[in-house]
This record gives sequence, C-alpha cells and structure tokens, in this order.
Amino acid sequence: MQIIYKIMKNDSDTTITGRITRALADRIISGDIGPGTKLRQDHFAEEFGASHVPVREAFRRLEAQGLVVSEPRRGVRVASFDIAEVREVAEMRASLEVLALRHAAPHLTSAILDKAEAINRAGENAPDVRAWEEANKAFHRIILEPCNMPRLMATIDDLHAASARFLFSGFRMEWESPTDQDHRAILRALHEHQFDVAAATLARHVKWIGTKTGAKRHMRAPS
Amino acid sequence: MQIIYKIMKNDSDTTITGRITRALADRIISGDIGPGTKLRQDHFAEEFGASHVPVREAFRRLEAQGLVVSEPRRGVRVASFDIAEVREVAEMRASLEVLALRHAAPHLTSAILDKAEAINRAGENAPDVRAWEEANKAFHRIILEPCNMPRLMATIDDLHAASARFLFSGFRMEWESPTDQDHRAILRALHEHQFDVAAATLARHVKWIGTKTGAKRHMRAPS
DNA sequence: AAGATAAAAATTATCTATAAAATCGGAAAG
DNA sequence: CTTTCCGATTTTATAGATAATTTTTATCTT
Repeated sequence: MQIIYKIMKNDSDTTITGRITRALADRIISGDIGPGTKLRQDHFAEEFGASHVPVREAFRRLEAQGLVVSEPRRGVRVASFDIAEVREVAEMRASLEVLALRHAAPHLTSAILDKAEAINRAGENAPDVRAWEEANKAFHRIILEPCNMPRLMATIDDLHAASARFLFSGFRMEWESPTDQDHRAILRALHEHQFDVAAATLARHVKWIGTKTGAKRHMRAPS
Repeated sequence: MQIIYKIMKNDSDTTITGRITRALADRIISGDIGPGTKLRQDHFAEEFGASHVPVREAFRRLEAQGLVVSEPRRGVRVASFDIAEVREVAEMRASLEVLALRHAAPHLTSAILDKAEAINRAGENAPDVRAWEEANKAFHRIILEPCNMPRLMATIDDLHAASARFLFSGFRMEWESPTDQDHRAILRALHEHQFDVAAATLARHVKWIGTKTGAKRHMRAPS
C-alpha cells in the first residue's frame, strides 16, 4: 500500500495506461473537458496512438478517483458535480487534513516550515489560477506529508483534485488573498507549537473554500 | 458522482469486469487469497471464462481500492499490510465516520435506530466472525447513510473493506462483546439526542478496533 | 561446489481484428 | 403529433498474435 502513490507516478512514465490516465485527469481537472462530456475510447486511443485497451484501463482508474462516471454499456462521461458535492469534498478534506496535520505536527522541522512559507509566497505572486492552485496544493502537501500515512495522503490528493475541478470550472471564487492569509496563520501557529490552533485554522480554511462558491450552482452537460 | 456506489453494485451484476472485481475483492478481504499472492491475469481469465481484458480492468479497480498493488510489467499482487496501516485505516475511519454521523444525526428517525438495534442484536448472536463482520458493517452503514454524502460513504466503504481484511487475517482480536456494547452506547446517545457523546463514542470505538490487534505484526507473502 | 553468465520459458502489456449488444437518430406508420 | 421500428454508430467483450521484460533454468568458469 505504501507504494500506491509511487506507482501512480512511475506508472505514468512507464505504461501507456499511466500516461493516458494522467493526461485525462489533467484535462478533466483543468476543465478542458467539461462535466458530462462523453469520453469515446476510440477517440483517445487514436489520439494517444494506442489501442482501446489501455484507454479502458485508464477509464477504470479515473472512475475510482471520481473524475468520470461509467454506466454499463453506455460508456464513460466526465462526472458532473453540484454545490452539495463541493461542500461534501470540502468537509472530507477538512476532516482528513486535520487528522494528517495532527500526525505530521511532531515531525515538522523549521526547515519544512520555511519551505512552506516560500511556497506560499510563490502563490501570492502567481500570475493565474492554475499557478496559484499548484502552489496551494504544494503548500498543503508539504506540511501534511510528514504524517507518514500514505493511504491518507492518497485520499487527500484525490479530494484535492476534486477541489481543483471546482476551482477551475465556473465555481471560481476570488482566489488569493484570504487563503494566503490563512496559510500564514497556520504557519505561525505551527511555529509556536500551537497545534490545536493550527488544526482549527486549517479546518476553517478548507471548509471556507467549499462555502465561498461563485456564480454557477451546477455543472452539468449542456443536455 | 452520486452514482459511484450504485454503479459498483449494478455493475457487478451487469458486466464481466464487475463480476470479477467483486469476486476477487471478496476473496482478498476474506483472506482466501493471502497478502503478497501474485494474481495472474490468464489464470483468472480462464477461471471466469473471460478474456484477459476484463481481468485487467478489474485489477485496476482493486488497485484503486488499495486491495492489490501493481508493478509495471511485473504484474499484480495482493497488497500486504502492517500494523501501521491498520492504525492508519482506523484513524481515517474514525474521522470520516464522525463526520458522517454529524450530518446524519438530524435525519435519524427512531425507526432507523430501532433497525440498527435489531442489526446489533443479530451481531451478538453471530455464529462466526464473517457473520459478525457483516452485521457490524450493516450497523455502521445504517446510522451513517442518512448523511446523504455519497462520496463520503464510498470512501468509508473502502476503509471498512480494509478493516475487514485485518479482522479476517491474523489480526484477529476477540470480536463481539466490547464492540456490541459500544454500539449500544452509541444508540443510546443518539436516542437522547446527545450527538457529541455519540460521535465521541463512535470515534473511540473505531480507533479501538485499530489498537486492539492480535498476534501477528505483519502480513506479507511468505517470501 | 559456488557463483556468474547465457539461453529458455513464462508473463505482462499491448495491438489488430472481429462479433455481439445496446444506444441513438431519424424515418415510417398510426 | 406521438409512437414504433430500423439502420448507423458506439461500446463491450473475445481471440490470437507480437514485443518486451521478468523469471527460471542450464551451462560454464573458477
């Protein structure tokens, strides 16, 4: 089980299935392929110069990640989502990231915290949402990783991917300032070994992302 | 996304991939196929009277569930696990089940609680671990389901499957009495609308399962 | 006999081709 | 205008073949 994440990474450089999985996940998360879009296996087989077999395997992985929905004998389409699900993912992230932080806290060195601060600064200067999200993900990951719980981290990663989808597609809130301020508050608390404060701030911070949604209430295929 | 669980169920009756996935998951969870065992695609293709393609798709699903580990070009084997992971899963379950219970609480009717009590009684009279685990799963599910958060429930289900693996294979603790007592305490608290008490008891209860491990410290292939 | 190297066998991962099942769109009938 | 039916498209699933890689076996050297 410890190898899940490593596999997910090595795999995408080694096997065709891995490459396709990563490419499709990227497009779905970035909103390049919108919710409800039908994914035709032969289309992607041709695009990636592969047969339909690895494409289908990639579909199964994306299905497990919650990025696509597969209906038996009716093919695969990009998962739709609504505000209820945005909130659901936010709550799950809050719970699990607090758990991770509790276990990571004893192993957090000031070197790590410094690196986190640097990443946060990079986020503040991000030119676009995409770059900001990248920094945001990195920030959360670097302070949680020391929990040494690979399965937990894998689940958090999946949830983060879902969050990123919401961020990129329609649910765009004003990113930046309030979040980065939260990040600073978390770092401050960690520096002073006030772990409960850090955890509480993290929970509020993650849930806020779920609450502060923008215009559209539902992302679905233009059926 | 709402459809994930439904799919997982309908699928296993509809498509060959689904049937194979369910069958293999059952065997792995029950310990019928031990940790570290190599899973040969042609073998299962023959056993299920199918080709290797649906078998490979099933492998990808099981991989995402954390039941098998796949190394590129070296095949798939049943995931090993150690005490650290048992604890990890228990902590994740505790966090997420508490979250689910918080959201389910307002929708819990006394009819549901009565049914939960009946299930608990069935668990007490269970003839073997298998039957007891079935009742245990049902108990947790019936009081959490009303949270109306499908993704959360799907994740909890996966964690529960992992827990069941530990229970069945080597990590056998004395099942029964203390757990069923906890269940009763949870029901009592819910009846009296003391949701915080119920949540705290649930958390302690789930974590206890992770702590109270039996003899073996590590389940791995006899390498 | 032990260890190292090379040949052989087994296994995975993939492709091509094809059959069967199901859906979707549109045409025909009421 | 609605319903029904048929054909085209799409998807699921199988079979057989091939390339690459891993594992095993066998041989050779020291």
